[in-house]
Amino acid sequence: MSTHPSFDRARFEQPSLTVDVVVFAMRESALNLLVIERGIPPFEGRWALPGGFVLPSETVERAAARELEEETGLRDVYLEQLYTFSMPDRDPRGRVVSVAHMALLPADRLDTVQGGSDARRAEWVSIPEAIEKVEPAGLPPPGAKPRKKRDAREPHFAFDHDVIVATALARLRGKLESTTLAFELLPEEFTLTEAQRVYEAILGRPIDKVTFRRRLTQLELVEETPRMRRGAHRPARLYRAAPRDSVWI
Amino acid sequence: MSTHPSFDRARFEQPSLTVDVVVFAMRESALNLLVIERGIPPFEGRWALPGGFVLPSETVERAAARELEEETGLRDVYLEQLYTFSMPDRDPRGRVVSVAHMALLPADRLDTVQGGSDARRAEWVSIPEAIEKVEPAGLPPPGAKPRKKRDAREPHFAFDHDVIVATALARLRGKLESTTLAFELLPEEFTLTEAQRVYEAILGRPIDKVTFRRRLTQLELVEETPRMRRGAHRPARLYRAAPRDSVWI
DNA sequence: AGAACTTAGTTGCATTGTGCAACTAAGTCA
DNA sequence: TGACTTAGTTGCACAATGCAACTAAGTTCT
Repeated sequence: MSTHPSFDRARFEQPSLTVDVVVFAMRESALNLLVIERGIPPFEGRWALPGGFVLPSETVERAAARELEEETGLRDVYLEQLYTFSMPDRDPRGRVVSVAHMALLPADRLDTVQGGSDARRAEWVSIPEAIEKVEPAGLPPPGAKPRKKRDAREPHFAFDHDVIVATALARLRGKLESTTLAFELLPEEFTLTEAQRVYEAILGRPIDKVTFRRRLTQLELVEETPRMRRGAHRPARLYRAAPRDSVWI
Repeated sequence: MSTHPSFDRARFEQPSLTVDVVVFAMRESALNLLVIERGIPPFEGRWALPGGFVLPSETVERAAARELEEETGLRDVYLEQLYTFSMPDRDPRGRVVSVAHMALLPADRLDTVQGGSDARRAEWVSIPEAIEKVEPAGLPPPGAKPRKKRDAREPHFAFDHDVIVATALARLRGKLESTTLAFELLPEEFTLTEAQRVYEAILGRPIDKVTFRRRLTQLELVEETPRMRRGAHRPARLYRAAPRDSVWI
């Protein structure tokens, strides 16, 4: 805003400002999303994202972190601002503008999610089934498959939260190969196959093992540990994310 | 937001919601930015971005387009939502959250910019000189050169608009090579050298002619016209952006 | 014990993309 | 006419990528 001839007047009729958080985590080689089943109308029984009102003296990022901790117990997770959703009718109760955020939770912290203080149920839903037929906000995503509108079944999500989730997934996909964001979904130490599963889950398609390993090692994105993961078959070398100045590759 | 135990109460103490628009255009092989010199305090005489309050029944994207037209006469330009700025003290007059947008204006429409209805001066400033020593919001940008804080001179920009501009530039750089966004800064028909200048201005470094031309033609991002641009030396083939389903490459 | 199976990890190669130097082409200007 | 400038191409060395085939190390089945 360059000047404000109506600065004081404009404080009337301002929309409410909220934040919503799309939390992603890996579960059984699939990307999962944290939703909270709504206990009250509107959209009772539908899935909603954790979130709430922005307080007067906090940034939206801080509000997102606070609401996430209040409603799920999660703290110290990767969190980035995503997009602001402002369709006038997106909330039937009134004008609510919401600044959506995306959070990434390491796989080994998946079960640390607690119900909110008011005991609402938080649950993990796997991605390909949770969001079908929804397009992200803004410009269409890199993987520009025109998706159909929802079918006759009841929609799963409350408000426009399906669009928010689609937007978060598009952002995650877009950043996947130009940043080290994928490591935020992995435990401190992980095998290269586990890392490959993360990439495959986010991209939604299988990727070549050799190319993947070559890339991670040649770009020095990972460093070896002396430890191995032992399981049903041949033990696998454990790696950790290499310390870097920036998430950008 | 999953539930709203305090929905009605929260309508009090809500921040004001505004939009700001970072308009980029090419001028003499350099990337330029549209600023409006403020005529009133606070920040009188400093550069500000076009923008203003979001009206009750419009989206923020619509508000950005409306304010841009009201203040500069520009319409039908590429416009995308960028990032939301919410530091509680970013406006000394009170709590104002601003949703920043980025607009791209074709070079041949640069002189169609008109002063706003209240006759404030709009002017173009070239990028490398306008923003020095500022870091974008959110995560650091792809070109992660840690910039210094401003020096002793008076800052040029009002509010946090320097950060908004830095964020817009980072976004533009990030999308440059994975989208066809650069064409939005070019006239309908352009030479490949003109296109190269756009890429160089945005990246801030020279790029190889052969590689650049090979990429544009092999990916079929441009198509030949029968016309030539005639100037001081050898005439250059005119091209246009090839019609595509998506801006993503 | 040993064969079959599964997952981990490597080697080799053909294909494609990138960076750079050197060249040709077509105009202007002195 | 020749120097200069910008447009545009050719050729090549080198790096990145995709794919097939291989070896390695464990478990399980008989």
